[in-house]
Amino acid sequence: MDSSVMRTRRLSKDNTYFALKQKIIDSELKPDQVVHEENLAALLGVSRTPLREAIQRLENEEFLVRQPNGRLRVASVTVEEVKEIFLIRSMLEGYIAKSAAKNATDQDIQNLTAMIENIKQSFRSGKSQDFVSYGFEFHDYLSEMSDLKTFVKILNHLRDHALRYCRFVSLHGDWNTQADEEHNFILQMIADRNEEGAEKAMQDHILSSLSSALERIQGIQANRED
Amino acid sequence: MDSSVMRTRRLSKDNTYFALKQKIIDSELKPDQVVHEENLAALLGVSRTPLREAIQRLENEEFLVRQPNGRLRVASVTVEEVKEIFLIRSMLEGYIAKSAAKNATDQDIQNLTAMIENIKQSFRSGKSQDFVSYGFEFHDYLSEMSDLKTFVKILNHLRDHALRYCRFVSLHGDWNTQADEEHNFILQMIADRNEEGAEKAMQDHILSSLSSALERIQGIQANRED
DNA sequence: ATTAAAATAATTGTATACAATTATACAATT
DNA sequence: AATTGTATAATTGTATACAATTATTTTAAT
Repeated sequence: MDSSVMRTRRLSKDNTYFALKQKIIDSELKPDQVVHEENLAALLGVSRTPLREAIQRLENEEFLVRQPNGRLRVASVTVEEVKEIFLIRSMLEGYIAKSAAKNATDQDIQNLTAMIENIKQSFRSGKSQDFVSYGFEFHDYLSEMSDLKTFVKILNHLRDHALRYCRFVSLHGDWNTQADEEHNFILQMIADRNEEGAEKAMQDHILSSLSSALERIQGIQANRED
Repeated sequence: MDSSVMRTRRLSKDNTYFALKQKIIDSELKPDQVVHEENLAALLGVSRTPLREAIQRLENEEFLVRQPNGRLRVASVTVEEVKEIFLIRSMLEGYIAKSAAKNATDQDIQNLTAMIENIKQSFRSGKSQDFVSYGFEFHDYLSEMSDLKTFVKILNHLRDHALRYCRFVSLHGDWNTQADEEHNFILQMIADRNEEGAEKAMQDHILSSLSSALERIQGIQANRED
């Protein structure tokens, strides 16, 4: 097994896409920053060909925008956009919760209960990263229960955009305890197979997180020029 | 001005994307059909590089899907997907109509009235293509009034997918006259600045077009195997 | 004849070279 | 000194060559 022979083939096409998107989400590439293909290629360790394919996708998703002169720039973040994103999420995830309530098996309720317990634990132990991913787990599980594939695709896309803002709020204690209560309430509605209740509870949950996000963003946004 | 010198530069990057998407929407490339890069490149008259960038975007939008072995195939069309698409559209366009009712100026009402008159005329004169594009105009105008940019982006994307099905229903007379009445009703609600009424009217309008679409698709879908 | 292995062909993935465009710096003219 | 024109550099757009993978055919052995 001569490992030095079979190196190439690093699947860079998709990896480049995810790596680049992550750098934008994490603000490693800052909003409105102008970027150049050659620099990015060097940064990511690939040639321009797979990089450009990744760029195409990110342009399409509006993480990157092309200026009139063809130069590339990281998309802006605006309060208007985050409002719309959370509003759409409230509608779609609300309907997902409603469908989940309709489809829920007893096993589902058990699993969801365990998840919420995990969220509580990671919050108490202060592991905020776990907290965030457990929160995703809860929402993702409901998505699977709903079996609404197109809803989920759009939501995943919106979540990636929302994540650009979430770094501002995810570590905010008050919001976390509130989210915990809200998750509990959603689960209760689903356990009761109360479809309308679950829908409303999820909508309120998302809109409540929007309010928290806006509070935090308000100050930051004030410091920026156009 | 030696025109034979400055030919190249055909902006093929974006053109290829739109041309390829259109061929999928128009079923020139049929659902589930396996396609090869080289054939597509020849078909569209470009090299593989810009073609592959177009493919990336269409993969991301799930007009094209990649099989486990790396081969490319046109995405399937399923009844489940069309149901979800129209349901999401009803939610988003409903909210757009609500916002439009809130923002409407008297000039807007005038313009919308004129549009509906155009739709009626093109329907009476049997120009179905005009009918479809006028219908888009009406919805697009409401979108602009709402000023909800993220909503609109997602809706445009969904519309492209919906268009793959719409060919089945757009020429259906009954549905058209019904849509006409519904457009009128939506406009009336907006003219009255009745936000909730406009939202509900638009939701009903979209879901009504879903019902028509499903009726027409049902038979076709029955003839297909898996 | 059937199956398995190997060779060949077809297809996708990546890198690089070159063409076309846009930006920048510098000189010339007013 | 300011402005315009020109040359140079930087950047994006496209094509092609080659590498790696997957599919297909051929060949050989049982």
